Amino acid sequence: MSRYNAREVEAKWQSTWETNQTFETRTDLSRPKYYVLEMFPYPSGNIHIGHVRNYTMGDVVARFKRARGFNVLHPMGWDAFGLPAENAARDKKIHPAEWTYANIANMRKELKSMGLSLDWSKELATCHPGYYGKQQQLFLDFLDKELVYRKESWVNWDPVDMTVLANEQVIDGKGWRSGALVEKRKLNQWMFRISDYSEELLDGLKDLDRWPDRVRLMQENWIGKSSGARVNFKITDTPDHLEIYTTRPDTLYGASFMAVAADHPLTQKLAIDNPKVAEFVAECHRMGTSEEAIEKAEKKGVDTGLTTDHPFIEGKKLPIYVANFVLMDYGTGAIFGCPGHDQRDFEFATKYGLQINRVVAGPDGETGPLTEGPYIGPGEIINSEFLNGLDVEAAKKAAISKLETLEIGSETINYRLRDWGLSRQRYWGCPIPVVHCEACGTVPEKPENLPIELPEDVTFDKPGNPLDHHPTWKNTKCPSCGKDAIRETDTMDTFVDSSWYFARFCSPRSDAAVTREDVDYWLPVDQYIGGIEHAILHLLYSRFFSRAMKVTGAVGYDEPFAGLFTQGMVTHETYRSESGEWLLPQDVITNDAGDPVHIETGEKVVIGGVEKMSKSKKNVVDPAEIIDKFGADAARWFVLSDSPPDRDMEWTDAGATGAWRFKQRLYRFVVENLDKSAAINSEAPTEFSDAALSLRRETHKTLASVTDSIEKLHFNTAIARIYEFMKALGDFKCSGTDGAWALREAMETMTALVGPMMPHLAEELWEMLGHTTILADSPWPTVITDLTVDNTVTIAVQVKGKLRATIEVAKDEDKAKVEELALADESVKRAIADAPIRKVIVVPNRIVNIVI
RNA sequence: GCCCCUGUGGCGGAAUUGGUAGACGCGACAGAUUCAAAAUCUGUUGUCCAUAGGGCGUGCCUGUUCGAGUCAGGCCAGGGGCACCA
Repeated sequence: MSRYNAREVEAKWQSTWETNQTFETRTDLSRPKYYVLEMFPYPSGNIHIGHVRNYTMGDVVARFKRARGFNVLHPMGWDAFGLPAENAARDKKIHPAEWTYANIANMRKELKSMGLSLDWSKELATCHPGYYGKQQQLFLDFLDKELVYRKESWVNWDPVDMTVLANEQVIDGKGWRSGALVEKRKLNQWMFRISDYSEELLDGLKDLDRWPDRVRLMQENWIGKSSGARVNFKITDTPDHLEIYTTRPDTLYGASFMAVAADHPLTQKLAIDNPKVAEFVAECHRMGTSEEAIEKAEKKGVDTGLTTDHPFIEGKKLPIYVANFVLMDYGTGAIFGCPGHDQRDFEFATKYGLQINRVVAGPDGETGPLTEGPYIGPGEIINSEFLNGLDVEAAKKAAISKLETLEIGSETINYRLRDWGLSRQRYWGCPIPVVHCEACGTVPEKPENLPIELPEDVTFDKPGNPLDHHPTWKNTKCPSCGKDAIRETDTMDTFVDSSWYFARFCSPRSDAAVTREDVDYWLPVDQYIGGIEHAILHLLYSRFFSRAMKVTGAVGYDEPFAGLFTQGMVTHETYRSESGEWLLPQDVITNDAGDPVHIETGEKVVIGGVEKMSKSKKNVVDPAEIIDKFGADAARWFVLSDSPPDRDMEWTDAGATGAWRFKQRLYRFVVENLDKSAAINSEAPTEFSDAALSLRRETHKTLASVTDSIEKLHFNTAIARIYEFMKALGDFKCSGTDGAWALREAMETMTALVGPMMPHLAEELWEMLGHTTILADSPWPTVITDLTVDNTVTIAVQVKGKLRATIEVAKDEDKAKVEELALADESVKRAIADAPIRKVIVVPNRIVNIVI
């Protein structure tokens, strides 16, 4: 019996593809393009199963589209800047660059063992000056167009990583990497003007019809559009005004106080000579920002002694409080409080004994005082003079129009999205190419000085920014006046690196950041594949970058990713010893009694839940070992076969073994049946026996169905269909020249179909079938539509909606005839018995339902 | 609190988009092969009553329909996103 040697065969074809430069691509305007991209990995050291799943999916699409005649761009690179390299430097005394490049070398080797159809000639690493130097050029271009600016602002400071975090990187008040409680600090920061693009970024989502709805929704929520009004309240007996933002101008008559944030300019002014205010501000800064702290925090405030005049009610004064629940970075940092119709205002008013005025009637017309809590719902406006009798929405419009007439307010759209702070006080990132000069201020570097390279001789033993500690690096000359000046020592957030790499892939060695001709041809990315965890940050930043690069003329598109697919995670059972220690799957074995035991100790093992693979729970499998044991093809097949690609899948050895079995079975089938099949390229017979025709039908139906499934990225159903086809092949009794021909057709089709998923085996079979070409260069087989349509159909017969029989009838048979056949069926007759037939519904080629 | 998604055998999941529920895989059971095992092959495998055959069955309840996993309304459970956002 022939056995397939995956290790040898896979190495053979990988080297053939490499030698022939099979997957190298160039811009070719005469051909339709297809850009397939998987989110590039961080070079942590090893690929994990999640990468295997991600890159296999991308590879299937890439190989499929190649076969369908597209000029396919399928590149790979490394998201290579970031803190882990600095941690490794500190802990292992190895330079970040050395650590990173060694990891890249290893991961490249591992990826190559998967047999991916990647154009390695386009490989890039974001930590290479050839990449980050171009990014510095982009930064200068952005600076020129005022897409980036510098300002002193309150930032999220991670005291463990000693760096600034973007709002997006603070989760529950903790740093996303370190988990440390984030503090507020005031620092000079470089900011991208992403908030200027709020409306465009929101609007653009509508046209991204090949994005998952939930990702679009997440971005929509993140941008957080709300419409309301800005209103200027006059501060009593002063020429000053307090500007507030509200979404409920309809409740202005219910106002009973004003509240400003602790960081509001007014508060800061008052704090100078009001110790109570100063003390309260300090208290607010001490307060944690974690979810728990916020939930427990009482609504607190301090009366400033100032009041504002009510805009509509002559003589009514509203006390101004500094309140801990008002945020400086949303709206204007100031609100008017309407306790009757807002939860927080209600709590605040209750605590400080402020009026709770009702201005919206309840659903049943209630107009009584609100004592239990605020009323948030819709209703008729009351106690509000000119607004009385209107519903909430109409009253909003009327109130705004009055404010506009009085010239003290206007309708305003507000967004939750804030500008993107990109400064990081780290070494292993892209240096921000500006210089601080005492005379000239902040001066951009001259483009000819780029790249501003990182120094190599750095130390990591002191906390803080190694670039700042470097004895000489930051000393430079001012690009403007030539005097001594200090280089900016902050580096860019690594999300900047990943916001344009897909454009750089089109011409990775270009002198310019991107070559317009190439990006115009290749972009947008036709199919982007990656994890849901990037649904907001990376994708939103990239969408902003595309717009910014359009402003500088670097690119011509708005949306970088036309199609997005978010794949699920890979999970695994967890194992613990009786003493509670986590155990690696490879150290657990099933003993003769069928119980799981620890290999070394023989101790009983407790099987825990199926969870996301994590190092801490040790429920990980190493792709290198998997590929060694089962072969790359089987690993690829299994990650595609078991679950729909957007859902989590469980890695099991049994499943991988199943994939391995299929690979052997298919190989053996071809080996054993090759000489029964017709010669390559032989002419098709004119007549086919029933058996041969039936196989041909199966071949073309499978082809049609698998093609459709891959097109929709339904890899699991594509594989299920291939299994069925395999069964049909196994059952086929080959005889005659027509049989031999049908068998060859079936085997060639099968080989082509498994090609995108198990490329090495498929190349091997293709060669065995007598081809001298490479399968990866061969076109996808063509469906003969006539053979996908049967001339008889099986029709279900229901009596009162319950299935009683199935009948075989000619396709498109006359309704009356179908009804007659259905009524003649014994089981149907029995089910009807003596009951009178009230109605017979015949759906052509589908079903008959007899109503009694 | 607000917004969204999911719920189908022992398990992962199919289901032509309102038309035969459980394709395909895993697991399990039985048999063949073997001195034996592995590997391989062939069956069986939603559940209950059972002899043909029939009852029940897609988280729960109601409804629309000749017909509902699929549509509508209301629950329950699990998961995700946002969150003192005015």
